[in-house]
Amino acid sequence: MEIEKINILITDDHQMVIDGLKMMLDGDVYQVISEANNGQEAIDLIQTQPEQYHLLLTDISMPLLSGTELCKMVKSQFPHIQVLVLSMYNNAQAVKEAVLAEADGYILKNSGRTELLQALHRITNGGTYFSQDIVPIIYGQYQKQKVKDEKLNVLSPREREILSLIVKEFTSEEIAEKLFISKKTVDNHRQNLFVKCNCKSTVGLVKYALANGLE
Amino acid sequence: MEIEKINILITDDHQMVIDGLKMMLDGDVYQVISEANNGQEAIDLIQTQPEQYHLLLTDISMPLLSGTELCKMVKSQFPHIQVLVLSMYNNAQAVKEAVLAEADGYILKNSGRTELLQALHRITNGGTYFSQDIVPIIYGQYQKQKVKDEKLNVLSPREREILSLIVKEFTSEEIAEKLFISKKTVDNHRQNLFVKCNCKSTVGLVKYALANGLE
DNA sequence: TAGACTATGGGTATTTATACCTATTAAAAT
DNA sequence: ATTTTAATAGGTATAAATACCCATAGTCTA
Repeated sequence: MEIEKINILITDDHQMVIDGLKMMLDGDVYQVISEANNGQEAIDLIQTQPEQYHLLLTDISMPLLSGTELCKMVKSQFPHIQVLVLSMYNNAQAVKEAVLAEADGYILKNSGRTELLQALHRITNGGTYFSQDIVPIIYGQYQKQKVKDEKLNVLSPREREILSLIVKEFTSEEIAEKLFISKKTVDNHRQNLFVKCNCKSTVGLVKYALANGLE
Repeated sequence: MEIEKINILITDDHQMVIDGLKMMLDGDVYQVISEANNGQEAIDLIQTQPEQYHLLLTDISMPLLSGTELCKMVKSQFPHIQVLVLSMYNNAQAVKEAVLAEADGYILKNSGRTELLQALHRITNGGTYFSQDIVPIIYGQYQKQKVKDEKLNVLSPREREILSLIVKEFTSEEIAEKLFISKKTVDNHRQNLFVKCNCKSTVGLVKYALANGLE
């Protein structure tokens, strides 16, 4: 009885990671048949011979085309290919994006060879695998993001617009001209911003805006 | 003739990296005899049996004790152990610190197995090895750091003090009271700060201060 | 439909900041 | 020994911001 190996494409911009993974994976069950250093290379390889690939093992942060973008493309065009995302960073935003990109699994690089093999096993059997480590990370980050979003959402669109112009060093009069409204209106918005941002001067507004990443 | 292998201690908080490196290195020339997930573990291992280790392969950013701190300790207490720093990040500050910590080599993890073996060969023969990639990085970062330092240094200590209080939302009058000087003096400093910071209002000063990390 | 919020604008008054000017003293650099 | 710079302070004037008050029209929601 002939056993068909599972063909893997590894995508990572760190050659050393690829080399390490290859040595960990190549064996009776898996074989790494191609490698790429960024998402673009990977999608090019897949498009040439889509059927020969069973599984994509990819990093997230890569030049040209990120791992999440790559995952989206693969899942929409070649749904038969399973995708395991392998990330170095404890970045919840990345995890979230990977999930939205329909990755079959997400593990951190600080997991060992054992967990990697376990993840591959689960995924190649039609399941999913997400590192236990990332659960509290996602939770923590969601909380943070929530607070941040809430902070930004208490400001009305007009208030955000005006705050943005204040940060750009325009005076109330200049802002009024730009927005075709009265200087008084701008000043009233300033007052409201003080209350909402819980500060007492323009200096506080600027710090608030920068801290919350207002463009 | 019996050949003595070179005994290696790997320190990295990413177990997967350790596993990969072990598979790449173990052979006739090298053998990985111990591994640690942070600098503290590594130094504990070395202190137990210092003589058995020939080479330390370490990551930089790790919990408890960083790779550079570890390197410093090893080089001062056990100078017979060669140290190769293996970093994921293109961080010039890290490279600089590693050099100051007397590391024998520094390579990036995006170099492949070939370069790793080349580095090890050079180092175990009494030489040093630094990735070609890091040269422009160091240069670039030095330039950046230089610009930043210059920016902060054009401000006098008193100006920095006043700027710091401005950012804390104090008015000129309040700052004057705090520093036991006249409000006029504070206002004059403000004027000078505008010129030096190349901006036209307090908003600009706040942005300048935050951008340059003034406490 | 009543209440809340947003965006708009006005009045008035005070406080704060900004833009110029000048000047003295001490310390540091040339 | 002279020049420069930092830090100090004052004068005068205008521009800007801040703190209150008020009102209206539209939208959205309970």
